[in-house]
Amino acid sequence: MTEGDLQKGYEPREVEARWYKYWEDQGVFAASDAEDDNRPTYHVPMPPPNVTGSLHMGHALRGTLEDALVRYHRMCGYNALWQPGIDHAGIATQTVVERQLLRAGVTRHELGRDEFIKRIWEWKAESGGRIALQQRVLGASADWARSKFTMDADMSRAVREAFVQLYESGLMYRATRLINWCPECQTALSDLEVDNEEGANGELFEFAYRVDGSDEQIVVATTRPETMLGDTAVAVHPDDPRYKHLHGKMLVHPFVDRLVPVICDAILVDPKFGTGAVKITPAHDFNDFAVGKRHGLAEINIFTSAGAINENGAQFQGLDRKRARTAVKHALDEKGLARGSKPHQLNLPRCQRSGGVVEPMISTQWFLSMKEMASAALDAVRTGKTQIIPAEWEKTYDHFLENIQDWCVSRQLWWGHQIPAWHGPNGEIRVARERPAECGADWVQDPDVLDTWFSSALWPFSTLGWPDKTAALAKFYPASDLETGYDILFFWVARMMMFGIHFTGKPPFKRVLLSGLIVDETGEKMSKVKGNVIDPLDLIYGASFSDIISKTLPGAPEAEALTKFRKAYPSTANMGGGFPAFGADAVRFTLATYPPSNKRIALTPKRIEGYRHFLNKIWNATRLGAELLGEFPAVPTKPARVTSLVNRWMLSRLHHTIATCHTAFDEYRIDEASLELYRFFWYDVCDWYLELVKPMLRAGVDPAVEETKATLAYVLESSYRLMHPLIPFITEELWQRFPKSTQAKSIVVAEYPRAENVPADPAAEAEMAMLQAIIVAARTIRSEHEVHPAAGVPLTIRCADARALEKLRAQSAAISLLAKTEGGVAPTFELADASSNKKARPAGSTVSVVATESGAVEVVVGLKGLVTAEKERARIDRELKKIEKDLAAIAKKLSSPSFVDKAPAEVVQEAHAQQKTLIEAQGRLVAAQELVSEL
RNA sequence: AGGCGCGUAGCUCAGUGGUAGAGCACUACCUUGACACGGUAGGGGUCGUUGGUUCAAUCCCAAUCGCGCCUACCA
Repeated sequence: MTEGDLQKGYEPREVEARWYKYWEDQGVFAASDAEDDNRPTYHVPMPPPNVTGSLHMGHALRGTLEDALVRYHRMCGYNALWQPGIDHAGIATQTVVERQLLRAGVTRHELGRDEFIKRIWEWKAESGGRIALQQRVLGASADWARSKFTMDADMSRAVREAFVQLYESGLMYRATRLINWCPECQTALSDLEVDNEEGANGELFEFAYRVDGSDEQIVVATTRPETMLGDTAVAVHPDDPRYKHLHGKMLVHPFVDRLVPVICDAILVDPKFGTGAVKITPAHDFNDFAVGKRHGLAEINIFTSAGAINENGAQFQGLDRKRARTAVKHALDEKGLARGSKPHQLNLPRCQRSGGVVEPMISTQWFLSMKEMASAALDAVRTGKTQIIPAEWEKTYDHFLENIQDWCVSRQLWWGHQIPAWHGPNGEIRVARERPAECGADWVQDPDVLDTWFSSALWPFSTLGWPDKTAALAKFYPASDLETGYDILFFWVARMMMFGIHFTGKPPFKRVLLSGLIVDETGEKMSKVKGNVIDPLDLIYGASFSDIISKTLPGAPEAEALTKFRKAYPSTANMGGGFPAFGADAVRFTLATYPPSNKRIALTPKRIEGYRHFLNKIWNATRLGAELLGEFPAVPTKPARVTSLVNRWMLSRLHHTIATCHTAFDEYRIDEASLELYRFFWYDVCDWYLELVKPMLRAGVDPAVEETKATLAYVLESSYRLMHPLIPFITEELWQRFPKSTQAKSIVVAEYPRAENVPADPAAEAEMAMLQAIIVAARTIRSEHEVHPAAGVPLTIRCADARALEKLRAQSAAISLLAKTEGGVAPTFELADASSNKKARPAGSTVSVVATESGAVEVVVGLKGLVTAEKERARIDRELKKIEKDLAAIAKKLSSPSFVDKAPAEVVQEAHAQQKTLIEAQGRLVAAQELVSEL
């Protein structure tokens, strides 16, 4: 599986293809129900994607974060369960199959309910749930053997059980109310399934009603003229002087044989808006419905379920909504009642699924009483039994539950959980788990199905076997974390909270982790219309822009689609013909670097490329590591005793990185873990550690070779395990090739590094910081004078602190190596004193002064022939200016008596210490400046 | 209308009551036996605006401007 040498460059396609099957074959993702398994449990329910869906960036983000959490906990020794599944997605699925049938010229009604459902199951077997395979491409470590489909027999049983329990406790009831109706889907919708399109352009149309028995008129304004067919009153404000004389008068409906009263309603009517008179259509407007209830008005439904005018609409019967509007306006005009119109912006309620305009309709539906359950769900968060992270979402959660309306749960669909209620011949209703024996042949089951979110709300426990008391339920409920997008906080999270508490007595999770929504690089929502959708698989496998475009804007001219796409993703400008295969790991790592507080995550392909380079870096560091370790046989356990500065420093860095990762994962700051690992591996490990030990290990004569090999092996192997939750494929590949610290068959089940196993070494860190500062200073001088990287330079280090100087002298090999001294000879070390400030530097040399914890250190670089007096004067001036600026700031602080008196002692002391070092550095620079002329 | 949030380097974003950080982009030099998917060094920000609290504010408070999202909605 991992034979042969590592090739020069990292090729994700080649590496990633191999590991997923191995993991599944080895069963490393399986959680255990066994009673004798005493490990603590960690359970994350996966938000079940729609059976119609395919992987999009949102799934990729969810999948990355959840997988990282699950893999982290699994490696930390938890019995980790990531519960996967698929949602049956009522309307969406029904629509997909219906459309397919329509292409064959058949409607579902011609087919009949049973046959139609059979066809859906056939469709599902063939092409449904493909997303579960795509999630595997991403590396999702779910326990697939436990996967559930919300229409499975056991899931359906849980749904029926829940419904019956809710009915028996009086929370589930049937009522006739004004509800949201989608004429396109021909079903009721819950409030949450209605999206408001803001600022739609419409018009405010005015027309007159004649007052019965008089030639007076009253003018009303409306954005929906056709609904006047259902008007049963005109309301005015009781105090409005314009209409006082009309109170109680009747108006003549121009098309229907009906008199309509003028009523007074101070709640609804704003006398300043429009004409101050409002037509009232109780059967088709939520406000009007309330007015109707207050005044006992008739509710006249004027629409068919498909949104056409029904028999109550006089001569307009049969016209659909849009035509009816034109026709009514025209007819009013003919009668001389139209009073013109003006443009008006309004909000259009649209069906989330079909996009059709939602019609308020009076209808008999099943409702679920929410108040009690909502209050329990609120308490769970208030008392901290469930924690919402980031906490700013708590307010949104509270606001929703405090203002929640009863949930309309019935849907006039065929695909879904049919409501377990039976209607008798005389209007009786029986609710039961199975068809009751006493219900004869003349009883029919309620034809409606439940809102898809009803079964989703049971997800955290129905998947574990509820209502049975299973071992899985006992072990894994409540779940540990739920991770999802904030956009379904209401739809799903709040409802799971309510159902979880109601049915099990316990909130379903300890933490709810919310993440943002992925948008394009310019911050626009991804949508087909905008042509800015990116398929995560195209990022993983690579794709040409013309392929990408053919998916984003099918049918559009390629040039136009490409322009749109480029505009949405400016960073792709220099990416040639398309995305290279970034690989799942690079996509994951990129997504992991966005903090959860980001509501919108602007996907920047260039950023993925950057992290793809990081993976290449890890790959090549491993190649180097393998070379340096040679036939190194030891298993990388922590080196027993480490004496050299670089090794002590390296282990201390590792200690801090491990600690940071644990904190970050525990606090759901995966972004912080990612960035720390990036920083650690690239800078600490590659730029410094590997560069420092490379020549020594190649030479192989230094007495520290053995401990360095041990440290190197240990650090690399630990790094793979540290990074594995984020980038599982490459780390498995490299780890399998490396000497291992464990017998584990996969890094998936290897132990996550623990900080207490590696010592922190503050002294080594401080010493190394000084060393690094000196090396950087020397390199800066080289660079400023354009010394060729291969050329060596003579180097002198001067410092007034004898102990510091000795420490530096001990690192002379490191300084020679990284600052590149002439012929690799050791730098000259000089103890500085007052007189040495004036001591002449070698001709043609330049100096930099580094402020360290041990005072100012002079770094003198010999640059024969490269340095001129002017140039040197200028650079010393630059350094001086910087120091003077810093000194001025400190002096200002220290000269303020209130600072010295009131600031904490340590802050004042630190300022003094800084001042001292800076003054020393300043003195050296001034002296150096005076010597410039001698160059 | 109400709620929430955001405005920090050219771009995408971190961050902290004590003299500003990352990635990418940019500039210069360099193909050195892990890596040019690379190395070394560098330039770049009065942290939206105005007040206040504080010894000290980018960070806390208030106001203001701009932007985004959510909930509700005037016919």
